Amino acid sequence: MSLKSIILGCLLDAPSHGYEIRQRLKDFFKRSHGINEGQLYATLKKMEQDGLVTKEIVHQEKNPPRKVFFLTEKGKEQFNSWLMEKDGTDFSGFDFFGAFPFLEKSTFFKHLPPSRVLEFVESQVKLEQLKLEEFKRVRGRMLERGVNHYRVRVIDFGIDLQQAKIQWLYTLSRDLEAPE
Amino acid sequence: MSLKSIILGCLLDAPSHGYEIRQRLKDFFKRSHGINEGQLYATLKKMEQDGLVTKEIVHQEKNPPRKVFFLTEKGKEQFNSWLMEKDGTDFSGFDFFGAFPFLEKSTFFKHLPPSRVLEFVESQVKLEQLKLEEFKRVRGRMLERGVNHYRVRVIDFGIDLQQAKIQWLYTLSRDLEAPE
DNA sequence: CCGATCATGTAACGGGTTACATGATTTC
DNA sequence: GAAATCATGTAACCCGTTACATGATCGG
Repeated sequence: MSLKSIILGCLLDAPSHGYEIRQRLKDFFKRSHGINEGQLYATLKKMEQDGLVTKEIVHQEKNPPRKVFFLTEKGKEQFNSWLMEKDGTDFSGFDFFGAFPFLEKSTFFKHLPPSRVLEFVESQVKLEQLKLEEFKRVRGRMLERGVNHYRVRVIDFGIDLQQAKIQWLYTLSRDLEAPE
Repeated sequence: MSLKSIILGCLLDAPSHGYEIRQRLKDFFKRSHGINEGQLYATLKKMEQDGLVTKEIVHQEKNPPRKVFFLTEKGKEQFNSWLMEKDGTDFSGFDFFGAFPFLEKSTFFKHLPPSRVLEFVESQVKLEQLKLEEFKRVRGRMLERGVNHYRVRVIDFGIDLQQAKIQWLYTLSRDLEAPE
């Protein structure tokens, strides 16, 4: 699941064609800078074959014809079963590494002299702070556009996480400055 | 990078053979439940070809011979350049979805009646709380074993994140209970 | 005329997952 | 005698990324 689920959800919001799906996802789930074409069209093709969506070709005067996709019953079912699936059922691992790639690095900080770690941590803090401000600006724009409440909550989480990262980086640098 | 970097770091901690690397990574970076064999051996082979590691075969009486890997100078360089690389330089996306898969779902909650959302959020809270307790236990065990300070900090981040998740889920459920 | 936007795609590659295969030794 | 541990691996598959290709129209 994943790109597929997101496309399913997106088509439940409203039927649309590849190019438009890309735009809509770019606005919100901007993993990298919008989903890449390659996989989008490939996934849509696969989903059609699997009977999750149907296609309707809409001709236009000026632009190339659009291929508009609609969810089928099967598609809706699959979306719902994804939606109700529980996450994080697997207790056997540290899933939080993905939340902050910097953690993987800090696992090996013992191989660096403290002064270099401090330097590195401080430059990372600056980056994370810029990002925090960017997220706050995005939140502001979302409110202006009257985005759905749940989606505002999503970026709220992003902001919380960002603050937690900065907080944690400060703790690290305090550890390093303090004579142990 | 990623599995490769982790293996490099692991071999910098101490040279070792495939099976042992797996054990060591299982102890700490337990993504899923220890790295899967398939990719481990494949990656090691590739790394040897690329001149990042060298191999030494150690015969044993009872068990199959071990292939012990050592970092080369090139391997150390590559590890260092990974270590000093900055993370999160890309500002164009919402990287925090990966931190909490539940977020992807909540993006589509508008398609569910509030009562079902509430139900779902509450069951997720319980899960996250169990996980939080598990992380705290793991932290305790790490202290007992005298694990490197930076690595304790890593699980501290995991605990912070876990608390942030629970906090956020509570906010969501309060939103739902409150008459808007 | 250049570059952006609309709209579709293909091809090659890389990394990870699942599942299976082998074979000896140790433990219950 | 079954199951776990030690230790190696292969093969098929899925998903994602990068980069490229096409071709029309519109704005400066």
